[in-house]
Amino acid sequence: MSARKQEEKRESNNDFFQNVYDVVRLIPAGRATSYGAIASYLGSKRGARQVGWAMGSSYNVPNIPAHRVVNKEGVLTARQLFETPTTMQEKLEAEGVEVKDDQIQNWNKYFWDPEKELT
DNA sequence: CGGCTGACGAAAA
DNA sequence: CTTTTCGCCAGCC
Repeated sequence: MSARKQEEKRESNNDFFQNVYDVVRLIPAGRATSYGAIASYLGSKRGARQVGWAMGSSYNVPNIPAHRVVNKEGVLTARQLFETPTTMQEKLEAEGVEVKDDQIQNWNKYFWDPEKELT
């Protein structure tokens, strides 16, 4: 493997994580986005898994409103990873997001797309 | 070093 | 409609 390619990969990796955290921090209260939207915004359309994985590592990164990131259906798939299985929902509801049965109601209305909102 | 896994998602069958 | 497959890629065994 060439040094150049390796460097590209290193940059990409570093950047990806930093960008994920950065974008997540930009999500306004009362709104939420999806892993896929973030991945797409970062250029890895099929890298939604890595976004989720990156978020999973965000427990040691401050100021990460992880509760505002759900899957593309508005389902709180990550609630198990919070302090309690209801923490995620409670935080969202506290911000004015309607959540029922682990799913955000009016998802289309609360959905925050970085590609559109950040221009 | 090789294989498996996973806060996902879109396309194919 | 449901199920399967593949892409993504860092970390763990």
